[in-house]
Amino acid sequence: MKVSRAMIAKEAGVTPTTVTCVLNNTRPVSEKVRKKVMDAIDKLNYVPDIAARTMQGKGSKQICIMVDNIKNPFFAELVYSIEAEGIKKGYFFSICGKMDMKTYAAHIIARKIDAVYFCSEIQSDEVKYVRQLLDNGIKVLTSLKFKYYESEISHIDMATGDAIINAVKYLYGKGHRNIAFLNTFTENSNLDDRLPCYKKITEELGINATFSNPEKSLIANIENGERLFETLIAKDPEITAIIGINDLVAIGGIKRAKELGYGVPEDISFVGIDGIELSALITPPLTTYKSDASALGKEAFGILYNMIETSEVSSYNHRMEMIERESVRELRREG
Amino acid sequence: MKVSRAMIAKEAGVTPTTVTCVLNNTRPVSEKVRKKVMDAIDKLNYVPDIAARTMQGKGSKQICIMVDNIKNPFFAELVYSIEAEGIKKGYFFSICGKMDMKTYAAHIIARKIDAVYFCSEIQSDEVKYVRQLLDNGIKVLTSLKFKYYESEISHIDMATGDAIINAVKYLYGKGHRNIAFLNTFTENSNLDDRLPCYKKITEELGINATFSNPEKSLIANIENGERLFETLIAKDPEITAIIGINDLVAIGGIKRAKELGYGVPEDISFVGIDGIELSALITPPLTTYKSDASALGKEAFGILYNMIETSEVSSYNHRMEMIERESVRELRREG
DNA sequence: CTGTTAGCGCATTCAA
DNA sequence: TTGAATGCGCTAACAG
Repeated sequence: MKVSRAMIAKEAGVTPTTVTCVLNNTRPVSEKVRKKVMDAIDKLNYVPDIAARTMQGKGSKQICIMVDNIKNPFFAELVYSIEAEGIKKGYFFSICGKMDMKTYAAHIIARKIDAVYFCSEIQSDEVKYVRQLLDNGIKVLTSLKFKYYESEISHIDMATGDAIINAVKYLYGKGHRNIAFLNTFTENSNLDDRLPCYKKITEELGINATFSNPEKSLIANIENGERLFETLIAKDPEITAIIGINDLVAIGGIKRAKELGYGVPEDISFVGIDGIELSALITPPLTTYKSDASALGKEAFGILYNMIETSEVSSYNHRMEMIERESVRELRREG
Repeated sequence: MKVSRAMIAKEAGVTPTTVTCVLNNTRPVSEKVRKKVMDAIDKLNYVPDIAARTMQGKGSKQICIMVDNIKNPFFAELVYSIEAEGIKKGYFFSICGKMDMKTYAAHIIARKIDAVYFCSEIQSDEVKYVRQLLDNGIKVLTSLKFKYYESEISHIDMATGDAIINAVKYLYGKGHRNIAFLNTFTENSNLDDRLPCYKKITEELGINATFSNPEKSLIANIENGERLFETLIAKDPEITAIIGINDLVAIGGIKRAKELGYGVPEDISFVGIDGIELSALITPPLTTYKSDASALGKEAFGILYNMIETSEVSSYNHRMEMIERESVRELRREG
């Protein structure tokens, strides 16, 4: 049933070692022998066993992507892009969702996963599991704010904080002075730089900082955008513009705003972050700061690959590009 | 660095065999010894090596999900749901995208993946790789039309064909007689039952069958929906209603229709399939046949788990539920 | 250029 | 109730 290297050797009339060598190019092999081996492999449909190879400490050729919320199209595209890039180089990808890190860490270590890419935030009580991964020789790449073990971890700066700053400035330039932030993290969560950047820029501009402040950090999806909007607008009815922590949240906000009878952008302007396809399709089309998920995926795999092959830690600054659409109204200011 | 079973044994003052036995409950162990072993495991952060276990023919505890297009939120949610369900039972999930099946089959066999779930269609020239998986003892579950090796493969019937039939009937009931189908498969692709069902029901009702007929099968996404709509409406300007092969395609059609100056649903009505969140958010909200991706995921994992544990093949009929929104107009018919 | 051997970490005989 | 020995499929060090 299962065809192993020994059978290939027998079929080709050589020894198992020779088979290994032609497969891994680990030493010169005569053309004649190589051909015999290749023919045998073809004939028997032989596929080398990675589990056995992994046991030799050769790595598993497998990378794990941690994504809280693959339902967010931004992450879906990111995952898609990484996989497309990595499979070409012989890597296989696993995904992890929203279970506890302890479970995932055990799985990852048990499988000798070569590298882990954290697309989602890492909670402070999960830091120890990152340590555990590192201790097991597993490479780590983070995208979001993570201030530990920096010399051992690669990092992609998503520039979401900059996007917030630019969004506030942009809205300010359009005459808005009551610019709120639809935030999904707890105020002192420290896991994301968007809220701190929001606070900083509003202070600089000398305008009010109004932001949603959930009791515990929430998934940044449409549904939570709806709920948070409702709380936020109740807290401060004077708001004229809202920045969503991502497009999904902004879209949820718009949806609920319209349901509650607000005009968008007549009464309230909205800005998002990510630039997912959906942002162009809603009414009104959302002004947003677009992140090229596909390019990001390529870059991410490149870094992961490099870490695995050379153990080199690196960092990369990803850029966001503004897409101006119709969800923001220019405010005339009197005086 | 790497902590193995032997170290646990030493730490606990027992033999490796004993460690194995407490871990796998494979024979009685005294409470005292069990505790000592557990303490050692805890202390050293020991995680059993799955690669080694896999080599004993115990399976890899890993399942692979084949999805053409994880960017489709329906599949994203499906994957999310399967993973959430499976991780609880100790399974780990890999995803495969749009590379060639040959590559994926090799990866899957090499890793002794326990089971594969095909969410996407299987091309006829890929059938041989399914055979290869089966020959390697890998369990297979399909969702879409696949008429080979039926006794060895589990199947979830997604009832997409029924949805098409119901959609046509529904539109017919609303007075439409020029009901087109925005199709992404080639006409004789044989990979999907939606086009055949569409043809059948239009014939039964005695109305025209108009459908897009791409030269090669396309990903059913928004972009292709836009393009296909344009071709379709050029071919038959009399169309009053359009069914998308899924929501994304319908949404693409709506987008382009509006851009071209058609009123939706005033001039053209639209119906989708899948019931993704986005379908409720566009203007006008899309009438669609919703498939509960989350429930489907649970069911899918259940079947996969059962196949792995007991080798039992099974089949399941998934249901779709209509959600009536605002993308369909009732046509008054004269005479 | 090719063959022989040992060992990766574990499960599973068999023996005590 | 516990321990010792063998082998899974492969790589690598060592011979020829």
